[in-house]
Amino acid sequence: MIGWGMQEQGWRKGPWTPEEDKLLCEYVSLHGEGRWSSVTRSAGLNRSGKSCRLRWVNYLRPGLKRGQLTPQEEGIIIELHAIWGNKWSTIARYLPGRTDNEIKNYWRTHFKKKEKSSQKQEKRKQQILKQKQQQQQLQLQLQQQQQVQQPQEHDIKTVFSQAETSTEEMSETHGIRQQMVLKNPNSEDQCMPKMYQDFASWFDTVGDDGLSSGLWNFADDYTVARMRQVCATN
DNA sequence: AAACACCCCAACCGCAAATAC
DNA sequence: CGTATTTGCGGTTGGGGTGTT
Repeated sequence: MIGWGMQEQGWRKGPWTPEEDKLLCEYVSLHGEGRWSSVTRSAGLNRSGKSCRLRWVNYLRPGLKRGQLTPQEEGIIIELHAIWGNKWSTIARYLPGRTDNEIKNYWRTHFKKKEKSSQKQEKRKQQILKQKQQQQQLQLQLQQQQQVQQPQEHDIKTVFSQAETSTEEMSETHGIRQQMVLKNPNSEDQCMPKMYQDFASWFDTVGDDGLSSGLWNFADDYTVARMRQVCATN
């Protein structure tokens, strides 16, 4: 058995020392993120690229929040998990300063238990599931509508374009938009309703209870207004 | 005060996707 | 186009801290 701090295949493992952190920070400030495999050679760290990346992303990266998650953040996690499941990195994009690892750990220790004991939680999940099913029905109707109302579809696409901000936090929105735009025009028919479905279902659930108010901080007012409109029409 | 149980979280692993060659 | 390498993700582990008996 190889213990902490011992080397396996030449790499050091285990907890990071302040010296190692300093070397990694210096390296990233000089060369930027990425090219983790060359960190070892360039920074003089006896760590695997994987280990360096993880340390940077989860601990050293600037802007990381420390300490307990706020009730708002907790709410966002609950709602987004209901939509995406264990897509921790996706959920993390909506919680600036929080890492996927942090959210994953938090979920495990807090909600997994609660899930078992709390019927309330279970009820809510069932409710979300029910809403999703309803949305699926609506999706079918929407598809029919879209075939008649092509301009609306393009309007939504424009909204997402306008919603795109310079902040990294909007990357998921950007991702959705990209997903939509990258699809060829003919396939958007299939793509758009899925987006509607997820977003509308999520909005129905969280839009009014205030828990997810933090989420809206990432979108500009115009986008929020349009999204409310979109969801209302569904 | 000691033993035990539980919680929290940093860091690891394996796998898959993305990218480079 | 196929292979090798790198990167990113989700699941899991294990050690330290804290609470309970």
